[in-house]
Amino acid sequence: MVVKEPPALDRVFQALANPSRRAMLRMLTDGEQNISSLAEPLQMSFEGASKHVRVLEQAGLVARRVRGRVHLVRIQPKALVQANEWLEFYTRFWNQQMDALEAMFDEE
Amino acid sequence: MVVKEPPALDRVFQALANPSRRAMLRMLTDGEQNISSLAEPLQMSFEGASKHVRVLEQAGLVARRVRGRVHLVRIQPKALVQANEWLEFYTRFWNQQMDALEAMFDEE
DNA sequence: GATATATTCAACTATATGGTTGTCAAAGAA
DNA sequence: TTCTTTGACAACCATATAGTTGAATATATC
Repeated sequence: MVVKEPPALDRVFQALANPSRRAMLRMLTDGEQNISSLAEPLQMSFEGASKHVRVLEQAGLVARRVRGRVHLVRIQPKALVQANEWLEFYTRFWNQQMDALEAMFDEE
Repeated sequence: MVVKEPPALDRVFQALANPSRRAMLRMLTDGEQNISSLAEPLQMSFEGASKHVRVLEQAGLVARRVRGRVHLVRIQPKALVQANEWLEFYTRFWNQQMDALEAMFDEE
């Protein structure tokens, strides 16, 4: 196998592959929230939502701090940036392809 | 549920969550390849690799054209761009946070 | 026509995922 | 102290995923 990447990328993309988890990230752009309020708009059990938070946490996409009995969750963008950088390589590649195509047309 | 996104994103991120499939995409930046040559460096059965290609295809990350008995696979960046755009919202959000933080320091 | 090559299909296995429910523990409020 | 709230843990279920093997199909080549 050629695989030469941080295995963390697996978990990041895996975490992003679920609409409920992406919805949570979207909610968190409004700021820190506890798990209950993250769970509320998702139509599922509290424990279901709690599991999703754990997945996001293990992927490094969110971090939590515990204040008494409430767990406050916030976005931790490092993992998002990492994923973005990985994708950027390919979009850059894509742009090069487009540029090359343009150049071909220009030559004619 | 609040989910207001193309369900395709699920499949795109899911497809990217596997190192073998990401390796395939990397190989494909060198240009079109048939499934055999994509399978070769991955340590798995041909059919295993073939399945990965199908996952990438269904996610819209690659396209294939059949020339006789060989299937030529190439990157189709539209889905990559889509994923990139989704992530960009959050990295932009992150940058704004950073800018706000900087502004706070500047004011002092 | 016979053989080799590139690929899919079908069936199967093992493990991971997304979800549930029930029980438990800790922290706050009465 | 008792009750309520916030959350975790454990067990379970259904489905999806990653992989395998064996057989079938279509295209090249001899």
